[in-house]
Amino acid sequence: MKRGYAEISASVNQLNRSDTLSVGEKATMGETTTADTGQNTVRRNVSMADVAQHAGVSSQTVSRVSNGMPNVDEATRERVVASMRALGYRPNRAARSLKTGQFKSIGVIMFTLSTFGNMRTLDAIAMASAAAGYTLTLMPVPHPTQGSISGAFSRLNEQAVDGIVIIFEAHVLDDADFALPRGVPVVIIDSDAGDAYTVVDADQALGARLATEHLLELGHTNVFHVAGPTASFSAMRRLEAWRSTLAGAGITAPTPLHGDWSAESGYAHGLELAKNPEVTAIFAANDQMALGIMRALHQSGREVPGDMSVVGFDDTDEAGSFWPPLTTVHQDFSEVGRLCIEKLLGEIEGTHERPGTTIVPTRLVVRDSTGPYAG
Amino acid sequence: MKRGYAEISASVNQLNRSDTLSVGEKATMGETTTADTGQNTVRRNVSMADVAQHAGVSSQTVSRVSNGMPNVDEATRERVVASMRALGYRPNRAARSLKTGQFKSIGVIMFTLSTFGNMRTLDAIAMASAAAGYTLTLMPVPHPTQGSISGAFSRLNEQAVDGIVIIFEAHVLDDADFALPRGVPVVIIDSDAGDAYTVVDADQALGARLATEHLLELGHTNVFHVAGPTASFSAMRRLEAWRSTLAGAGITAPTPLHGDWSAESGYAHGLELAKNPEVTAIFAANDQMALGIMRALHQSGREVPGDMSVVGFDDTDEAGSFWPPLTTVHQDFSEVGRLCIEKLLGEIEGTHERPGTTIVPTRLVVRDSTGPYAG
DNA sequence: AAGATGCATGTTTACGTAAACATGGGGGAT
DNA sequence: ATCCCCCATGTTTACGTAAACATGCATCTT
Repeated sequence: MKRGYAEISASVNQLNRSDTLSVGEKATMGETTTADTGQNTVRRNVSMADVAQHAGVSSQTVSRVSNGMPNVDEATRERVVASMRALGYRPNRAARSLKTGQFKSIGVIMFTLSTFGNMRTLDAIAMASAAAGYTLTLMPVPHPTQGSISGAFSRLNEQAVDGIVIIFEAHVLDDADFALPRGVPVVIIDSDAGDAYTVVDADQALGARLATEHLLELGHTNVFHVAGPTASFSAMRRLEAWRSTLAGAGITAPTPLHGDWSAESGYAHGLELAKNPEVTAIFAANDQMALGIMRALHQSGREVPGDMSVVGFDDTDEAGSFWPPLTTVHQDFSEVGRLCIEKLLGEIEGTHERPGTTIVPTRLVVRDSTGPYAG
Repeated sequence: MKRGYAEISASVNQLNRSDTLSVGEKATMGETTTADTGQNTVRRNVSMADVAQHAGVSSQTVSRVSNGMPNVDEATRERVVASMRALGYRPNRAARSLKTGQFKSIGVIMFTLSTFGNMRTLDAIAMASAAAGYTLTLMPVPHPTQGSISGAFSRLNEQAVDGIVIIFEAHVLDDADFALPRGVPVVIIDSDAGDAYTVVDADQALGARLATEHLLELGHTNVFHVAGPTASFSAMRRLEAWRSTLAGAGITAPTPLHGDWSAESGYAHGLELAKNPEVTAIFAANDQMALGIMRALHQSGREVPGDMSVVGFDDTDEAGSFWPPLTTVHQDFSEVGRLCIEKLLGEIEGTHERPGTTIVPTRLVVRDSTGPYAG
């Protein structure tokens, strides 16, 4: 099917292999259609018409070869491919999109790349999109809290993507002064945006419950929580599940402390918690804060896990190498990203699926930062 | 200048604010140009011609308003904007690109997002691109070592981006069976691709020298090195600078150990190094491996920094929260990303700058994982 | 006051592609 | 042998935009 393309890319590769990058040589390689003047400063792009003339076929046949259509004679295809090769033909994506109305591109809106989960999810999204033949267009939004978000969203109001993935705390969607263009499929990660949207997310509540239960099963009489920012939906759901799990065990949850996801904020709260002898088990809302907490505990002379148990959330690559190796909740970001694209492509290409929420299970990974209550 | 755009996006926002996402309503809002049939399943896109007719002007005037051209009467502009608003006009990026020959998009080629440096750099690139009005198109490459890279590069042979940033070990460029299309500006990060390319990178050699000198100044008689994979240029340059720094001090460098950047590989090498009483100072080629090394040292009963000093590379967000807080080399990834786009835009839009290498300084951040030689 | 100049706006055209429709010839079914 | 259909290929057209050129009116220069 895609035979035509493979041939082309291979050919262009060969041509370029020994060259350094240069601008403007292309026009001298093949004949331009109209301009026979010696001025090679004209440098028109090689179009299908050029290839067609070179190969002695119609431009429509070139189009068929370019798109791997089956109804082209093998000899003709080879001749066209050879001409593409000789002229250095490269399809013009803009023209194709204009004609077809499809952009073969998925937009990703995110506030920051600088969190483990976002990055890992984006990676999965990129791979899944590429596999489906879609390009990924990044649409970063500088300042989540600012009201001036709409500026960054102006590009959304251009027709440039077939669908959009939103990776951030969705309640920003409510009060911010922007909205999505209509008619564009959207999938949201990390939110409980509700039934109006298609949502994919890891099972935050399950993870928080597993973490809390794990600590209770170890005999701890209470579990303290260092939560994420209140502005984060996932943070709030972890907090809620922690609270209800404790309630289910007949325990009144202590006042949660709110960090900002950073290890530094975990460290600050850790120093406070270390002072309190009643605290023997801490559930941190992410691994970074757990790391900061453990540093504070080390510094305060409280043994982990002998004197204090700590559980994180995310299962970053490094969590198993912390000291001690961190018990944490594993989130399958790759699966979230994959499903995300699957749902989005379903809306773009296929059946108008009903919006809804897809939950990916989380699981507890027990390592060495948790131990039995030694009270 | 951009006044037209701001108006438009604001307007579309208002229209959409209270709506849930829906497909196909747009056509019912305004009048379609040709189709007066009751079938609103036609759903043509609103074009400039539609807006022009609605506003009673020519489509060229609509174009001028859309592009913020100054030579439009204020009253006319307002009328056109009102029509855009009423019809829900969204510019068609493909048509614009086809006409102008510019895509206002920068392609980023990378093997994986899953390293701290790549992610941070990408973040900076995204912000810088957005600030310049360019979209970022991700072009992930699944398997760095495979020879079948060309398949993933087929999109590169489409005209779809104005320039390309490559974030990976550049020697893959040499032996892999692909090459970049000609005429497209390219900037490479993390490589010594040579004078033929425009290269931006952090000063790997300086960082490695600073790290090694720091350990020597603390009195250590030798510095062991856990390097990155030999396939990585940056790893090799750190290794080389480490070796030459030792040589400058009259010390024969011990055989370097090669990890794969992961904490696990650092742990494995750390266990070996811990056994050797001659080892009192270790320079790890990144923070993750340093973390793994420190875990191995803790486990082996060797005190850090009392008994063993460890230096990392990168200065990840968590390095300061390791136990003990890690002395490491800070790389300014944000600056690298920013410069990268600056150089690229220079080649795309402006003067044909000569290719060359731009180096961003690194600096040593001394924390608690290094101490005086206690031999 | 007459021509020159500037400015807002309109008209024509082409960018490169692929869908829709058209054509013509070869092979299979009857 | 006749008809029909399939298949490879060609022709026409339109996608939405902005550059280039054209027009007509008002203001400025001398």
